[in-house]
Formats: sequence, structure tokens, C-alpha cells
Amino acid sequence: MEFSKRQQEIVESALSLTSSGGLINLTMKKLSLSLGITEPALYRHFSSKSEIIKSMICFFESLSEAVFSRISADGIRGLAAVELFVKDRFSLVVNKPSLSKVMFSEDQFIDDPEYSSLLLGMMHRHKEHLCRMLRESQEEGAIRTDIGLEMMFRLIFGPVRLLIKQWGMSQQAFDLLQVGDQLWEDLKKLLSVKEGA
Amino acid sequence: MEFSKRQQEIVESALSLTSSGGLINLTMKKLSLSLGITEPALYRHFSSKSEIIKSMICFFESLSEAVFSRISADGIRGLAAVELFVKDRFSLVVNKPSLSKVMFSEDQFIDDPEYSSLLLGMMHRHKEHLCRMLRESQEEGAIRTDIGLEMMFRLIFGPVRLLIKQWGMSQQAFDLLQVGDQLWEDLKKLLSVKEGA
Amino acid sequence: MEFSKRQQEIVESALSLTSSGGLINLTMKKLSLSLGITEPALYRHFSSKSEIIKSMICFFESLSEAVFSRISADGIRGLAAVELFVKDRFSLVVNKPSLSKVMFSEDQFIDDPEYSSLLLGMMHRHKEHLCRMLRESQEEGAIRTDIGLEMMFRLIFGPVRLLIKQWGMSQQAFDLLQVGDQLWEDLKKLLSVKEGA
Amino acid sequence: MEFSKRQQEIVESALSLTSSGGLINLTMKKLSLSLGITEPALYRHFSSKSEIIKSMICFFESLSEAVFSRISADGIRGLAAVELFVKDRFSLVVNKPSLSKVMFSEDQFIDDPEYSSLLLGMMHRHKEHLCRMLRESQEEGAIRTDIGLEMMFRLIFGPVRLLIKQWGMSQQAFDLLQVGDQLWEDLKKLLSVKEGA
DNA sequence: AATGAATGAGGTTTCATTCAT
DNA sequence: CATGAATGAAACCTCATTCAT
Repeated sequence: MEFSKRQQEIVESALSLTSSGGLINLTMKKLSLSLGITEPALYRHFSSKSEIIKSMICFFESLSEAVFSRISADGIRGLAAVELFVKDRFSLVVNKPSLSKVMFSEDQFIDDPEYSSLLLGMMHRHKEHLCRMLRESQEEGAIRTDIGLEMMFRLIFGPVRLLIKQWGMSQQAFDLLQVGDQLWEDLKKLLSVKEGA
Repeated sequence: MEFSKRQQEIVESALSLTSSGGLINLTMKKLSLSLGITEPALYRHFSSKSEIIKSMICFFESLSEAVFSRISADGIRGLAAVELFVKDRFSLVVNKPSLSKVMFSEDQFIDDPEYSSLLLGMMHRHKEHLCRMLRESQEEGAIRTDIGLEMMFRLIFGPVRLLIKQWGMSQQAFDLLQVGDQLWEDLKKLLSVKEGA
Repeated sequence: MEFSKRQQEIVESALSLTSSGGLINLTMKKLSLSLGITEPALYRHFSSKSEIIKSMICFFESLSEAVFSRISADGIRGLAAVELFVKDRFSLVVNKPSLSKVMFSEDQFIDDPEYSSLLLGMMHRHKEHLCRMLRESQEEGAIRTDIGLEMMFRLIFGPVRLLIKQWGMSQQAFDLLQVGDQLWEDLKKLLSVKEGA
Repeated sequence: MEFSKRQQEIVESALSLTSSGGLINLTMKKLSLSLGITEPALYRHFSSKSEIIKSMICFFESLSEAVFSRISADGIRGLAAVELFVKDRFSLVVNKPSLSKVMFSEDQFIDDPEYSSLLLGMMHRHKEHLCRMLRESQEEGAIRTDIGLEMMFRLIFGPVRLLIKQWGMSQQAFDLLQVGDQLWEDLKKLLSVKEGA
């Protein structure tokens, strides 16, 4: 899925519009205005609004894949890898706050099965990556083994998602990186192997 | 905020439409069709679409408040109260699966400050209730005290929200009540006071 | 297929637009303007442009069916019935010249199978009616029997159609009723049983 | 009116598009796609869409003129010449079925006086050619003389046009060449000088 | 000879809403 | 309490065409 420069600009504008007002706010007219072109011009680059929305989703996928690849290339595994991914999510969102309102907003894409299948696929791949890392962590003895991998995934990424959403909804009222670090510390406390055991 | 019978029917239909296709799918035309009346008739009961949307949000609030009141009336406190609330969320959603797609979809309502302030208020009140319960739990010695209340709220409700979302997106592919029980068991493991301490 | 008064007005306006400029000239905007209403108002009466076009076709069908019924009710049969139908076509077109440009313009409706099947059905029913009349004529001994019914249908209605089209394309340059009478006289000459036989 | 090779390709593609879906289906975009080039490239060869449409009409004219020339060059006259022309129409259409849907579709070109005058001229020239042939036939005593030339033109070509249209609309459901031969036989029966006279 | 990018006009349709009845 | 008819605004998209390259 290669994007031309113009296509990238369009997807970025689309993300920006979506972040401020949801998918409802993403119209071809507003999109073209925000790019300083006319509506028909958009259709030179994407055959439909659908394609633009799907490209937004792919853009997320590519962001995540990039992190997974980097982590893998650096030979990082186990809990350290999970930590890197989690903290990358936070800094991603801090550097581009508009993402915080779109990144975990699967609901908005429910209406079209075209989108939801794309999203489900993406979520599934993320989960696979992370469950693998968590398995490595358990094998290393870094985290407790009395909780299933799927559940552990939820226990970690549920709070991460909620924190990012709170940050977005509060208009960035707190320091996400700092609270994010704290969350990770607390997660480690919870997930570490019980001392007495 | 009292609702007439007709108004309740309208809000229920609105929820149903929103759950299948998001807010984008909630139009006055579809709403009137699903109720077997005409569009102008809706305006007899609500002055605008906005009012209907806000009523949907209030409906959620009332559902939650009812649980909090019942819990309080029964004299239940602390971790037991949290458990009741969490499990109530699961059974709520199981009994009305359409709710699973609307309940934690704050994103869709971001666009209008009118809605987001309502939602923020609601989320804030929930959090207050739950943080109070968690404080009680800590005071009872039922859960660890090395984690802040706000963070503990996220650690519990992040996974709860994510699980419900997974269930909704997977087309109810698994037994939410059973996995929800397991989640609660695992949460108790994590949050219980460490034995060795 | 009952039409409300407003629907009839719309179909008439649509026919008028189509007659001057073909289907290409039939747009919802022009249609609404010619009726003095706005575009959305049209959608109260027809769910789509397609429905309007199909109603135009049905309108033709009803015109023809009315003639067939009248002929049948008057107990007219055989060649006299054919003559009545043919001459009715001419006076129909003379009284509403715009029809001459739409009546035999099946080509314009080719693009949508929805339309062409409607048209084919209509043409087929016409042919059935007329072939029956021609059979009666043969049985009465009014016309020759050395030519098949289908072919006789073409030999009669081919020229009728062509004459009407010539009249329409020439901007009504000649007296259609008079030339039409002449055509019928000539057709009778051709089709009458050969004297010498 | 000389056409470059590329221009011929364009006109052929235009005919093909028009035959499947009418003039409405003839857009510069589809035309360019079907030729594997871009839209602006079309403007290298034709200054406008109008010119392409007019070229389509001229293409028909040239097809007909070619037949008339050949007939004339072969020294064929009278009824034999008419027969040749009629049968040429049938085989033309059989060899390129798409033509059957465009050839007698004058309606689609009515909207623009630019086109209709071209068409009227062409139809007029055809009629002149054929009326001349018919006059020769009468003079030869091959056909009856109690019917005017113009009317005889209609009596012959009305059925020919209708047959071709029926063939096109029926998706080539019958053997046009065979039924066409039968039509010609029947026409000869009708037009031949009455035996008894 | 052809392309990539763009445009103004206009296409069909849907939106929330109003008003007379 | 409800309807039928209508509306202005805006939705997505396609049209023929142009222009710099």
C-alpha cells in the first residue's frame, strides 16, 4: 500500500478533521478546503471517501508495524518490548494529539463492514504481536504466569487505551508521558511475579 | 429529567440505530421509520435531534445511577460494590447487546461540546463513585495501597471497557459473562494485597 | 400502479423535458424548476429518478392499454381494430407533440436493464394485441394470409413508427394526420387480398 | 473528413460505449479508460466531445456512402440496388452488433441542433438515394406504381429499422440475416405489381 | 503525443427542520 | 398527536475541459 505525497497529505488532513469532531466531521468539502483544493481534485487521488477512510486505518497500521519492526530489528524481546510499544503509543499521541481522538475510536467505523473487517484484522495482528511478547516475558520469568495471555493483553492495553482517551477528552489537561510512565510502573507492580511465591 | 412513554420509545429506537452504524446512522428519517411515525411527529416529543442524542446520554447515566443507588441502598461497600458494578455492566450489555456498541463510544459524541460536556460530567461522576468504593476497599485492607485511586480506576475499567468492546466487535463471539467473571478473578489476583508484604 | 395528482404532474413535466433534449435533459433540478418546487420535494413523491423514468414508461403503457380497452369495449375487431389503434397513435402524437420524440425512443432507456425489461414487456404486450387483431383480419378474409403475423406486425408498425419519427424530427413540418391517413390507405392496398388470386 | 488512425480508434470506442448504455454512457473518462489513455490525450485528437459525437455520425454516413458507391460502381440499379442496400444493413449490424443499438437511435442526438441537423442531412441523403432507386424500379415495372415514392420508402425502411431494433433489444435472440431475408421476400410480395392488374 | 493535477458546473440524494392542516 | 408537502443546506460524486510539464 504505497501512498503518493499528495495522498499522504490528504490522509493527514482527514485524520485532523476526524480528530476534531469525529467521522461525522470528515466531509469531502471540508477536506478539500483544508487542503486548499476543490472537491473533484480529491478524486484524482482517491476514488472515493471510503478509500480515504480505509487509508486512515492503514496509516495507523503502518505506524504500529513500524514500531514492531524497529523493536524486532533491535533484538528487543519480552517485557522490554511491551514497554517500548506502550511508551511509543504515548509519545505518538503526544506528538500528534489529534491521533488520541481517532486511534482507539473503532466505534466510528462500525457502520461499514468494509472498515470493521480492516480494523479487526489490525487489532488482531497487534494482539498477536503483544501476546508473543508477553509469552516471552513469562518464559523469562519477568511476569507472573497465573494469568492467561489474552487476559494479560486486556489488563495492559485496557488501561493504556483508557488513559489516552481520558487525555484526549480532557483536552490534554495532564502530562500524558508522565502519567503514562506511572501507569507502566504500576502495571509492572501488578504483573511482576509475587515476591512471596 | 422525566421521559414520557413515547419519548422512551424514541430514545430506545435511537440507541438501536446508533448501535448499528454509529451516530452517522442516526437520522430523523430512519428514526421515524423505525417507530412507524413521520418525521414531524418526532418534533412533538423532542425539540431537535440534539435533544434526542442528549437523552441517549442521560439514559446511560440513569442506568448507571440506578445501579449505584441499588448498591448503596443494599448497604454494599468497598470491593464488593465495585464487583457488583463491574458485573452489572457485563449483564447490562449481554441483555441488550446493542448497548455494547454505544456505551463506551464517547468518540462519536466529541464533535459537539454540548455532548462532550454531558459525557465528561457523567464519566466524572462514575469515577467519583468508583474511587470512593476503591478507597473503602483500601481502608478495609481488601486491596493493595501502593497504587493511586485514579490509576486503580484505570487498571480496572480499562480492561472492562476493552473486553466489552472486543465482544461487540467480534459479534458476540464469546461468552461475555464467563470471560467477565474470569477478568474479575484476575483483577482480584492483581489488586489483592501482596501476601509476602 | 396508481399515481397521485402531484405524481402525474411530475411525470408530465418529465415527459416534456425528455421530449426536448432526450433523457440527458431530464435532471432533477430542471424537473423541480419546471414544477416550481425544489429538488428534495420531488423525493416526497418518487423515491428516485429511476422511479420517475419508470413511471414515464408506465404512462405510455397506460395510454396504449386505454386504447386497447376502448376498442375491445366497443366490440371492434380485426382490421378495423388495427386501423383504430394506428390512427389513435397519430392523433395522440398530434395532440401532444412532445410524445413523438419519446414514444419510440427505446434506445435512450437501454442503459439500465431495469428500464429495458419494462419496455420489452410493454412492446411484447402491444405486439400480442396487434397480432391477435391481425389474425382476426386474416380469418375474416380482410387481409392476405401469405405473410406471417409477426412479419405483418413489422410491415405495419415499422412505417407507422418511422412516419412519427420523421414528423418529430422535422419539427412537425407536415400534416401528420393526413399523411397518416395516406399511409393507412397504402397499407391497406398492400395487405388486401390480391384480386387475381 | 479524413480521420487519423487514433481518431478512428476513438470513434470506434465511442460507438462501443454508446451502444452499451446510450449517449449517457459516453463520457470522456470512460472513453479514455477504454482506450488506455488519459482524458487530456483525447483532446489531442478531437477538440471536444461534440466533435467525437459528430464523428460517430459521420462514420455512419461514410458506411452508407460506401455501399451506395459500390452499388453504383457495380452498375446495379432499381430493385436489385434497394435489395443490396437493405441486406447490407443487416449484415453490417450482424458483423458489429453494437451498431444495432446506435444506428437508428436518432432520438439520443436530438438535444443538440448541431447533431440533429447532421442527422437530418444524412437521413435526407439516404432517402434521396433510395427514392431514386425506387423510381428506377417503378420505371422498370418491377414494383407497383400506385404508391408514392416517399411512402414506399417508409413502407420498406420502417420494417427494416424495426426489425433491427427488435434484434438489438432482444439481445440478438434470432437470426437477423434469415429473418431479414424473409422480410425482403415479403416486401417483394407486397410491392410487386399486382398480377391481376 | 501524452500525462498529472486541477477546476467550475452540475449531477442525485439525504439531512434536519418547518408549516399548514 | 400526527401528517403531507415542502425547504435550504449540504452530502458524495461525475462531468467536460484546461494547463503546465
